[in-house]
Amino acid sequence: MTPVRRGQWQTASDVLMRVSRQPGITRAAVARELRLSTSSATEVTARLRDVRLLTEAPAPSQGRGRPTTVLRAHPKGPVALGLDLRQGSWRSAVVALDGSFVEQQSRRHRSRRSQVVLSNLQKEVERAHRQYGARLRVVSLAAPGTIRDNRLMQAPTLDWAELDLETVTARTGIPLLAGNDATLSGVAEARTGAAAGAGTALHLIVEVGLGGTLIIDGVPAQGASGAGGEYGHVPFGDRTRFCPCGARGCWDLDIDGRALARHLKEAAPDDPYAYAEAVLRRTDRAAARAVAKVVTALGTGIAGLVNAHDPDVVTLGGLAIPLRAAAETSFEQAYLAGLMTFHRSTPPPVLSATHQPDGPLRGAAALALDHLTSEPSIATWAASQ
Amino acid sequence: MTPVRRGQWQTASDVLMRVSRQPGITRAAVARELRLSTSSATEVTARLRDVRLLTEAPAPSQGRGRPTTVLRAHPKGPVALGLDLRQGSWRSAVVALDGSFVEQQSRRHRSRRSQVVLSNLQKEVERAHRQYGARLRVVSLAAPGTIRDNRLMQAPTLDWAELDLETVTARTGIPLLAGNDATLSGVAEARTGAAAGAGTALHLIVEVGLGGTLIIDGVPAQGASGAGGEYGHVPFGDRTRFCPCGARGCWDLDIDGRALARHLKEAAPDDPYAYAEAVLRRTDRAAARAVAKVVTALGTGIAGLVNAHDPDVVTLGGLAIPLRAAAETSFEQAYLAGLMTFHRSTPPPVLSATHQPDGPLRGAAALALDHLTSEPSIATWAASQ
DNA sequence: CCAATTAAACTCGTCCCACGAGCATAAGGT
DNA sequence: ACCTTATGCTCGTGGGACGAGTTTAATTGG
Repeated sequence: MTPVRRGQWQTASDVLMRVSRQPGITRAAVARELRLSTSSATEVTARLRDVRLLTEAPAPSQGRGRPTTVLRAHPKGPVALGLDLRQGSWRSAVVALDGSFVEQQSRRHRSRRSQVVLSNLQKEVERAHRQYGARLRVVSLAAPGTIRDNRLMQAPTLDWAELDLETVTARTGIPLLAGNDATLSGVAEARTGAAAGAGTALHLIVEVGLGGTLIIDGVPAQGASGAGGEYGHVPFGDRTRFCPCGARGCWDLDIDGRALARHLKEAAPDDPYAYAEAVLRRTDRAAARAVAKVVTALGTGIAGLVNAHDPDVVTLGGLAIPLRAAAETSFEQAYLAGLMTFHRSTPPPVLSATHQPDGPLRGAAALALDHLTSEPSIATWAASQ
Repeated sequence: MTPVRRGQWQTASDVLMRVSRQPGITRAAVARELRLSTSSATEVTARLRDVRLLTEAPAPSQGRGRPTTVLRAHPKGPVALGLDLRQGSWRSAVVALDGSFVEQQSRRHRSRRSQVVLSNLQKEVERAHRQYGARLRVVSLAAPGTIRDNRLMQAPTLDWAELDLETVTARTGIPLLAGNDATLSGVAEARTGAAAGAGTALHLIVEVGLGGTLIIDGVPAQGASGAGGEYGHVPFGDRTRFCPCGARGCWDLDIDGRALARHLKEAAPDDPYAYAEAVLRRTDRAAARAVAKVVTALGTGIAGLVNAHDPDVVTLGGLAIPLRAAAETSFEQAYLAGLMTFHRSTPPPVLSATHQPDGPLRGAAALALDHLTSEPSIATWAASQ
C-alpha cells in the first residue's frame, strides 16, 4: 500500500462528511458550507465521481439560476454494515456513504446462547462480505451492555459472560466498531434526532436499568476503554442499597421497574421492563405515587448531570418517556429544583428521543460513516480504484 | 484581508502544535511524529522561520548521525497573555509559541471590588499590548467561578455579581478566552501534568466547594456555554441539605471545610479553606473521624464519576490532596466499593496534580497556544509578515 | 416567445505545498 | 583515515485549490 500524501483527500473527505451527515445535500450547499470556490467544487466532485464515491442527480430547481445537483452515494461505492443486537432479536442494515440504507433486515433469536447469537451475526457479516466484496469497509455493532475495547464486559439483559465481539468479523478481517446501544442511540439523536445541532447533548435511556451518554459535537464521550456513559451507576440513590453492578446507591435502582416494585411493596419483578409498563397502565393512587417517586428521582438526577455537563439539550429514550409523561409536574419540579440557580432562567430542554426503536442502528451507522468518510479511509479507497 | 487557501498552513500548524505541546522537541522528532519526509521538514521549518514563527538551535547530539535542531519560538513571533485571577491575588504571564513564559508577574489585590480588579487586569492587557504590539494575539483568563460565554456568572469566593469579562480586552480588540480555574488546571494536568497522555482524564479540585472537569484528548468538556464541570453540584449528598447554588444535596457540601465543621459540630466557618487546613493539622480523634467521613464521601463520588466517564486517570488538586493523604485507607475503601465490578481489576489511578499553584495559568496558556497554533491563526499571522 | 437576470457549472492557467531521489554534512565507531 | 548512521539540503514533479473568465440552464418580465 503506497503511503498517502498528506492532505491529498482532505477536502474530498470534508465533502463526503457533509453528504453523510446531511443526506440529500446539494453540491452548491456543500460548497457554501465549506467555502469552496465553484471551481474547486467542480473539481472535487469530478474526482469523487471518478473513484466511484459519489454520483450526482439533478436537483429540483430553487428559483432562478442554473440548477445544482444532489450528491448521492455511488451505486458501486463503499458501504458499511450496521448491526443492532437486542435482547430478543437483532437487526442489520447495509449503509451507503450518503446514509441511505441499501438493505435491512430484522430477525428474532432462536436461541439466546451467546455462541449461537454471535455465530448468526458472523454469518450476516460473511453474507454481506460475499455480496459486497471489497465495497464492505467496516462493521459497526450496537450491543446492550458495557463494552470495552470491542469486548462485551457485562450484558445484564442477556445474562452473558465476558465476550470477545471481534469474532464477528475475524474471518473477514473487516474492522469492527462495537458500542453500547444507549451510547449509539445518543449519537443518533445528536446527529439527526431531537438533539440535532447541539454542541453538547446528554442522552439518557431507561430500559432495565439506565444507560446514557454525553455527546460533544456529535462524538460520544466513550472514555478510556469505551465503557463511558454508565450514568445508571452514579451514586444518586440510597447508599444502603446494593446494586448488581457491584457498587452501592446506584441511580439505576431508583428509576426502573425494580424501583416501582419496591415503592409498591411488591416482589422484585423478573422482567422489570414489562413490569414498569404494567404499572404505567394502572390507574390506582398507589401506582401513581410510585411513578411520581421514580420520576422525581429521574428529574433530580438529570438536573445534577445538567449542572455537571451544561448540555444544550437532554434527550430521553425508552421508559423515561412514558414515565415522565405520567408525572409531568413531578418531573418539572424535581428538574428545576435540582438545577443551579443560573441555569433556571433557560434550563436545557428535556426532549423525547425521535429515533426510538432504530436509534442504536442509526447511531452505529453514523459512526461507521464517520469511519468511511475519514481522510485515510477515502484515500485508501481512491488508491484502489 | 485576503482569504486563505485551504490547507495552506495545515502542516505548519501541526508542527507548531507539537512544538507548543512538547517544548524542546527537535525537528527530526516532529518529522517522525508527523511522518514528514526530511524534505518536507526542511521546507516547512524554512517557511516558519521566514515568517518569524520559529527559530532553530543546534540540539545536543544523540549518538551517531548528523545532529538535529531544537525548535523554539521566534523572538519576534506571536505571543499570548495568560491571566489567573484568584481570591486574593492575580498573576499574568506572556507566553511564546513553544510554551515558554517570556515574562510573568504576580500581584495582590488592593481592593477586591470587581471594578478595581477588572480594571487592573485591563491595564495589564493594555501594557502587554503596548509592549508587544501586533505580536500579542490572544488573552486567556482563568477565573474562580462559573463562566458562560466570557461572562462570570457566579464567583462565590469573590462574592461578585454577574460580570462581563470582555471589558478586559475590549479596548484592544484582542480575542479573549475566559475559563473556570478548575477547568484550566485540569487542562494543565492533562497536557503536561499527572494526566499527561491520558485520552480521558477527570480532574477534581477542592478549595471552597469542589470544582473539576472532564478532559477528552486534552480538550475540556465545557458544555453549551462553558459552565461544564460543576461536579460539586451533583446530588451525591444528603437531599435535605440546601446548597447556596440553589440545588439540594450537592456533593460540595460533603467535602469541604463546611462539611468538616458540621461533622465536628462547630459553627460554619467564614473561611472554609483555612478551617479545613486547621482541622487537618489537628491530631484528636474527632478531627480524624470528621476527615475520614469527608474522604469517604470524596472516594465514593469519584468512583461514581469513574463509572460514568471511564477515565484513564483521575487527578486531584487543592485540599483533596491533603484530605486523601490524611485518610488513605478510607479513601481507598470508598473508591473501590463505589466502582462497578469490572473496573476493580484495574481501577483508574487517582493521582495528585503536579502543577498545583500555577495550574490555572498553565492551562490558560495551553488553550491560548491552541488558539495561536490553529491553522487560521497561523495563516493570518503569516499573511501579515 | 424572446430577452434579461440570476445562480451555478465549466475551463484554463497559476501558485504553492508535499514528496521522492539524490547529494551533502556532521556526528560516532573502528 | 574511513565507514556507518542520521539528518539536512536541493531540485524536479505532481496535484489540489483557486481566481478570472466563460458557458449553461433555470426564472422573470415584457
